[in-house]
Amino acid sequence: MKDSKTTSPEALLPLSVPVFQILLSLAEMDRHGYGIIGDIRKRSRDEVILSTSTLYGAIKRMMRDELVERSDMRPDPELDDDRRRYYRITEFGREVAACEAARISRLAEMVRDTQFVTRTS
Amino acid sequence: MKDSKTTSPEALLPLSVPVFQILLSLAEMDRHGYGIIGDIRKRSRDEVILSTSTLYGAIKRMMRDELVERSDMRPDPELDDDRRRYYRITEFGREVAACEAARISRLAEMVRDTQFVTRTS
DNA sequence: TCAAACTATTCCCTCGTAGGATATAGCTCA
DNA sequence: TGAGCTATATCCTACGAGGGAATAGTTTGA
Repeated sequence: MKDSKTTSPEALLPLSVPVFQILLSLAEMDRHGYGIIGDIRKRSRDEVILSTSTLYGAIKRMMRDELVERSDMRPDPELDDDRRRYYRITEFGREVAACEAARISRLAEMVRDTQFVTRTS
Repeated sequence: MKDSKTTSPEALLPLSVPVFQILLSLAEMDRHGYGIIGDIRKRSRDEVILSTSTLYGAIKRMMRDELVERSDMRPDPELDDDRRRYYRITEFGREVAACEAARISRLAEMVRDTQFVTRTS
């Protein structure tokens, strides 16, 4: 059904807020589910707070679409927790994220030209 | 259920692609349904092409949420078409669109700081 | 030492939306 | 006259966001 080898990254756009945020989070480093939620929350300054059902539901679909995969990475044993499952962004996931980033940049540019925007910078 | 007087604009974010594009299109001037489709298609350089079901479905929900309303505006009689129904963005609609525009700007900025974007230049 | 709070993953369920398909009808032009 | 475009509208389906809750291990502190 879905085959990343024959699917162009653009076909998956636009990404939902959760999916794009998860890709951004994993682009930096491999993380486990709960850690992703915390990272997104922190980086967005509490603007994006994913519930566990949203997070794990999105991860499941992203694995199906080969945007992310399981990682066998483990942190220092002292800081580790057996229950954790780590995830890694795939090369295809990076491409898709880059396309989405480009789309958002174009959109932001388009919006900048419209008069009704409140300029905060 | 929905009352724009007590609902903050932020509560409706993020907007879907169709809804935000329709607001951008109507922010410029009143338009009729089919005209909105053509305008969005043109302004996005064929990147966003709404089907009629998507357009009218979105318009319906946007009227419910008081983002847009019927307009009694008619163009020059010579260019008019009786079948047309014109729409106008509401003041609340402008607020919501401005919030969404701000959100997208913040997002674009956040993305700009991220290393992963494959610089294809 | 025991309970409460937190970390972590997973499933169930509901609601709402995007968009394909289709129906209807008026308008334009050759 | 009829083909193709303009215009609005509804039906239907697939899918995703996210609330809620189950399960279980871990940490803290009274």
